[in-house]
Amino acid sequence: MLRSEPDLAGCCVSCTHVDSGFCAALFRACRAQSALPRLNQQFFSVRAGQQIKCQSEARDDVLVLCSGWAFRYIQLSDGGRQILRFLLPGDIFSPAAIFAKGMSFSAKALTQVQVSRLDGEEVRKQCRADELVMMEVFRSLGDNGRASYELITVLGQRPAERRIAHLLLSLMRRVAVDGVVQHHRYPFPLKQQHIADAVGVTSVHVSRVLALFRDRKILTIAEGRLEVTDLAELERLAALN
Amino acid sequence: MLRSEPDLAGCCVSCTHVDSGFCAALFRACRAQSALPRLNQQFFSVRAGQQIKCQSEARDDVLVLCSGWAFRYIQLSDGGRQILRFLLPGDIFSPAAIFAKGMSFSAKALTQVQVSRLDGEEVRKQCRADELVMMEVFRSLGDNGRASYELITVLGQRPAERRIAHLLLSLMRRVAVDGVVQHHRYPFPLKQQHIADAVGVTSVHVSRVLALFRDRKILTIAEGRLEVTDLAELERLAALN
DNA sequence: CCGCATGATTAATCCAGGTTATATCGCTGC
DNA sequence: GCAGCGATATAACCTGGATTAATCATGCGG
Repeated sequence: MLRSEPDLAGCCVSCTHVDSGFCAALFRACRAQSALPRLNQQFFSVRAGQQIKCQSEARDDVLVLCSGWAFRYIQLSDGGRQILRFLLPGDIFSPAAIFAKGMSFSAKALTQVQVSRLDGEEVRKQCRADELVMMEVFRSLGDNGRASYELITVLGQRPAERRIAHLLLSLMRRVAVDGVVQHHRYPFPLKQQHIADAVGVTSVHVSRVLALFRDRKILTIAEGRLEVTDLAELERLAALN
Repeated sequence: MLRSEPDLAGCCVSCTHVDSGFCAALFRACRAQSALPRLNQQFFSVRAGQQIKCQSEARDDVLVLCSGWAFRYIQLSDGGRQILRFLLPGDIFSPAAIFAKGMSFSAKALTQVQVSRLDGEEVRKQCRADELVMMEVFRSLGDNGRASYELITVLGQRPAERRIAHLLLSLMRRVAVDGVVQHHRYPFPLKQQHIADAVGVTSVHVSRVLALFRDRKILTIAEGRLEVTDLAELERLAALN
């Protein structure tokens, strides 16, 4: 399952994000250094539903999602689960963990995924050496921070319908950044239970709300795809201001 | 209201946190450089309830809370408000804004506060020059990230009683870090409305829950102080696992 | 002293969303 | 073929917390 990738030219070759994001910056930085610093990078794949990184893991690596969808979450002992953030290709599993220890959440594959594992110390070295690599880490931290504060606001101040609208719109926008989207149809691998755990309602109620969205011709989720038919209304529901 | 502080020795002199935290690291770094880089630091004070930094502000400074309590929040157009984080002396108002732009929340003084304003570019220079200053920024980012994820989990998965317990315990612990606390009595300047806006319930319900806590002899809030009488029970309610 | 504002308390009523249960529709494996 | 399972749908019922409103305590300026 775990295959080494000693060829630098092959760095992130299986990643669809060689031209932007963290991997791209890292790749560029490595090439710029003629000394061929050979990142000790490994790839591995995980099946849908499997855990990727558990809360107690003490290893100092940096994991980057290469393909597929995953999510960060916190598992409660009473069976509840809070999904903190969905991860798309190019996302770092735990950007904060690169420089500060103590983040404690788990991650799980939503679909079949490919993950790249980098050595923490090597990544930090590249951050110090190359301003752009560092900036990518900061961008990632900033995005996550902004998304966290939006989620807090949505969870604290909005009813279920608007929470779900906000989640769907956020995901749509992130998906649309890379990858061509046609006719407002987006790949959407989440089950209703994932939506439920992300916005803090039961899956029964998610089903109710999605039925409502269907009736009101706002959007439809079917066969792993999300089709938006009334973007303006969705944006109105998702709006935070 | 705005007084300049040209004397380096006076840097953070009015701050109670010269011996730890961000200001301390910065102070040490400045002293270590014999070139006397003179941080362009200004102090100002803000009365309770006044805004400190609004969402649209484009200035590139770093604000640090020197004394008093403040909080970050997002204002909704329908009158709702989500408090994102309470700030104690030594806290940076927006650590993420030092290196990444685009964070959009406001901040308000909860009590009368003293704030230190540093030039963003100078802070970044110190970060590059001194590893410890940089580490302080990362520690701050890490703390905020962890707190955000805890808050998301609490808001998404816990009923009002446990949300409030979690908030009170978190604040207690932060207050206890610096400043001697006697007999489980903590300074507590929040009004019930602040608790309400932080945990996403109405102030009416906060009053009910606090009455319940009083009846069950868990804790009492009175005269700007929080007195904990059953810490074990409070911890049980606040627990996330 | 009164008049007023701010915050806390408490009660009555209502509803969003939880809970529980049952049914349907693919799948996959046998 | 069908048994079993995961995901979705939908209905009946119940409750945590919202809403509204009335009351009370406190402090403060005149």
